[in-house]
Amino acid sequence: MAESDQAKWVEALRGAGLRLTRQRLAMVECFADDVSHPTAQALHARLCARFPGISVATVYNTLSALTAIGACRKLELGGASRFDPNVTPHDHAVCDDCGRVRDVQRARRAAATVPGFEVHRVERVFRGLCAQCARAARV
Amino acid sequence: MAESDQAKWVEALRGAGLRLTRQRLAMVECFADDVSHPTAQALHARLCARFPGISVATVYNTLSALTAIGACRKLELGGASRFDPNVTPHDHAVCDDCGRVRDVQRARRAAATVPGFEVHRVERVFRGLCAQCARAARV
DNA sequence: TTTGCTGCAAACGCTTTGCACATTC
DNA sequence: GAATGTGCAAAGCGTTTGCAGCAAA
Repeated sequence: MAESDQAKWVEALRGAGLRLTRQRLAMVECFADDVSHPTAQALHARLCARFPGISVATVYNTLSALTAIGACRKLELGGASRFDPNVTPHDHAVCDDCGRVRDVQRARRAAATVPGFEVHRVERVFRGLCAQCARAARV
Repeated sequence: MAESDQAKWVEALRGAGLRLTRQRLAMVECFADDVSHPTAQALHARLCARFPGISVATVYNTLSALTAIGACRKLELGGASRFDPNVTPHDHAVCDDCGRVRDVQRARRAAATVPGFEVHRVERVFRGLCAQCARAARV
């Protein structure tokens, strides 16, 4: 899974006419199989371990390139933007307490329509407490 | 409708032990019946006409007080936060082109559950093109 | 060789903060 | 009179930009 995802990304980059720089390859390695929905800053911090000196601008630049070609999604959930390498249709659960974001499989359902609006995407966010924080809150 | 909404807000403020300053009353007048989902900055700009010299900090302070007591909602849709005085359950449609946010009535449906997560609220965002921008795009 | 990408640092926009002063209760 | 709220300006944070140099194709 991990390898194929990374290969898919390399293909996507090449297919979009984007250069396979060492920084981008490092990002693919660090991010392609990430399920933590990191912020750009968090990803940059993590990358610095693997690629000392990589610039924040490069991280932002590559993330928006990946988003533009549909290889990842940008999530706006409040605070800093988060990025999700999983582009299959799914929803998100955000813990009010610890802030962690979890993927939630989307139930099969007829495509939503809104009168007078051309719907391209539907995003759904569940807010509340993750199991761990809910348990802690009951103590 | 307009008057009763404003009266409701004044009650909410008083009930929460918050002072009814002139700035806050001006905000109630300007915002209680607003359907444009303004940003704090936009609201501040509008308020300046009615209440010259009102400070941005006051606008932010009051908006977060109102949000805290449940009199309005803060929407995180990308870019600056928007505020919605309509706190009845409903969804939002955001135009990718002009950025306008529209309320969308929520279809009746069984309460959503997520395994291993205590859901408190569900937010849904429809992204695409509003009728006006869709028409412009077809030309 | 030709682009496009990178790193740096400065600038940006939105939001929060600290503090002296004013105002509401 | 005792809090609480206000305005101001500065600082905070995430993000973008401009540009000279570098590296991928």
